[in-house]
Amino acid sequence: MLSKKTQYAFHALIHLAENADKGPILISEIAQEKSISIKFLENILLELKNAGILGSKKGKGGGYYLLKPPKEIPLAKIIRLLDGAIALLPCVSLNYYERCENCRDEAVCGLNDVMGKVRDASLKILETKTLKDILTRD
Amino acid sequence: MLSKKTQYAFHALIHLAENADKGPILISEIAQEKSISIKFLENILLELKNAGILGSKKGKGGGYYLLKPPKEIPLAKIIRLLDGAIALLPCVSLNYYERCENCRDEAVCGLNDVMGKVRDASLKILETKTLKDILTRD
DNA sequence: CATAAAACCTATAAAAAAGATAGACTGTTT
DNA sequence: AAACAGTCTATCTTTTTTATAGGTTTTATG
Repeated sequence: MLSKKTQYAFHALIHLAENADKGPILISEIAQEKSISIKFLENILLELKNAGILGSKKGKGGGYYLLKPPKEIPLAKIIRLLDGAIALLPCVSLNYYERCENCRDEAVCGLNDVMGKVRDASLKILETKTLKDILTRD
Repeated sequence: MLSKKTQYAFHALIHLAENADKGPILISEIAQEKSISIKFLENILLELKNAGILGSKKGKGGGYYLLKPPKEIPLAKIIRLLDGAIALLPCVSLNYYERCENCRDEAVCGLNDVMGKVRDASLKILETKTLKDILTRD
């Protein structure tokens, strides 16, 4: 299950994408629109900014905005940034690998094998689907 | 990411399946073999028993054993039992559904749509692959 | 230049979940 | 009767998640 943090990030990004023509968007506007605690959202947007996904502007008329078009932001990138691994086991994670402590030999572990397939199936979607694909359907 | 509880459960089930011919297996044997805290494992095996996956026998010569052949135990069943939802969002979970609090209308939410596809892709594997498929390859 | 607006930053707190442990109880075998 | 091994319930510790607080910096504008 994705954390609230990641879920909020998706909703915030959706709002930013759908209002990209209106210039910088206030944190407070997103918070209200999506029912997210403003202070919590602040931290999340900051992380997205530090990761190079969002830009910001201070002072009057300031706010946050996307630095790239929505179709260039894969969903996997957001999940990995805020939640970490996408794989179900540390020993099959591409970006957050950790050795399995309970099995003698990963090369021979059948769990490793199946969970690798689950990871691949998920990534096939999460790395090709982008912010553009989750905008409100109308 | 699967919890330790679920990971331990898989390793324990693998051990039980691979030693099914030896009669009931001691908790302590599994714990030692797989480097799992014996008391923690105790709780996990009990849950598996209460869910009808394992049988047990008390007293000397007792222990745990599988109630069904490994190929009739889908991995999804174990995960749902010990970890809950397999889906990435509550609003696309088949077994643990919860309404999305941050979006106006799920029917029109693009996130809902994509995450549903991720769920389907994962389930396609986790519901068809069974305990038999994760036994040690030799 | 003063003021207000709005993001930035760091720290901390509160709540929930995960992971682990303790000890007494029940049933079984010999 | 004694030893064995699972059962049950409660508690504890640690970690992670979620949320809040409050001051700092930057920018626009009158």
